[in-house]
Amino acid sequence: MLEWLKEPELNFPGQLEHGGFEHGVCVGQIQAKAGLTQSTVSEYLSILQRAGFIEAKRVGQWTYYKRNEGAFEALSKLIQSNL
Amino acid sequence: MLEWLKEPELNFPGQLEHGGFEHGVCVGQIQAKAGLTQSTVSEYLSILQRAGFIEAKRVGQWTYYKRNEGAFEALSKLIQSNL
DNA sequence: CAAATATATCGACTTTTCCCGATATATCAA
DNA sequence: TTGATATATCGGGAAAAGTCGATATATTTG
Repeated sequence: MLEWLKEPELNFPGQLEHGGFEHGVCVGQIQAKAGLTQSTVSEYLSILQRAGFIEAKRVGQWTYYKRNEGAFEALSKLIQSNL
Repeated sequence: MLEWLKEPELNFPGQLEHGGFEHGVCVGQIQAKAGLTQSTVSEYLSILQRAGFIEAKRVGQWTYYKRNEGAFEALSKLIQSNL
């Protein structure tokens, strides 16, 4: 999912009908591509959000998720320095 | 364990009586510090070895493990580029 | 407000990982 | 060769993670 969200336009063409990509991609799009149930995907995303790898923005009935690039940079640096 | 192995002299003083640090640190030293059973630690180390994070060298009845720094560098870069 | 839609949460079940004790293997010393 | 020591492997029970269906919550539309 994290890799998919690097290129939302490429990986989630259906997102066009849901307000575009400004705020990210909504759960339904990710669910369809993942082939997992809605509940599973929703839980995954909330875990990734709590871990700081993605950000959520609720707009109306939709929740948009997008990557937080800073977190990946930080993880990479952490492995370099602490591990 | 991986962090411990960054500074073997500091974290495994007992290793001095086991041939020094040239080849790394032997399992018993790591086990004592980890507070886990011998079998658990041995399994961990072999997993880390298969994953490429540490290297093993058998000398007599001892197996010495030391870090493979390249693997950490590679992981850090992989997160930067692929994730 | 009621129905429809999108997402979140809950409880249960399955799969995987963690960790142990017992045992096997390898080496050394006598 | 025998006993002692260090490590590895195996089988199993406990803990955690993955996944689901059912249901709850929030929002929009009529």
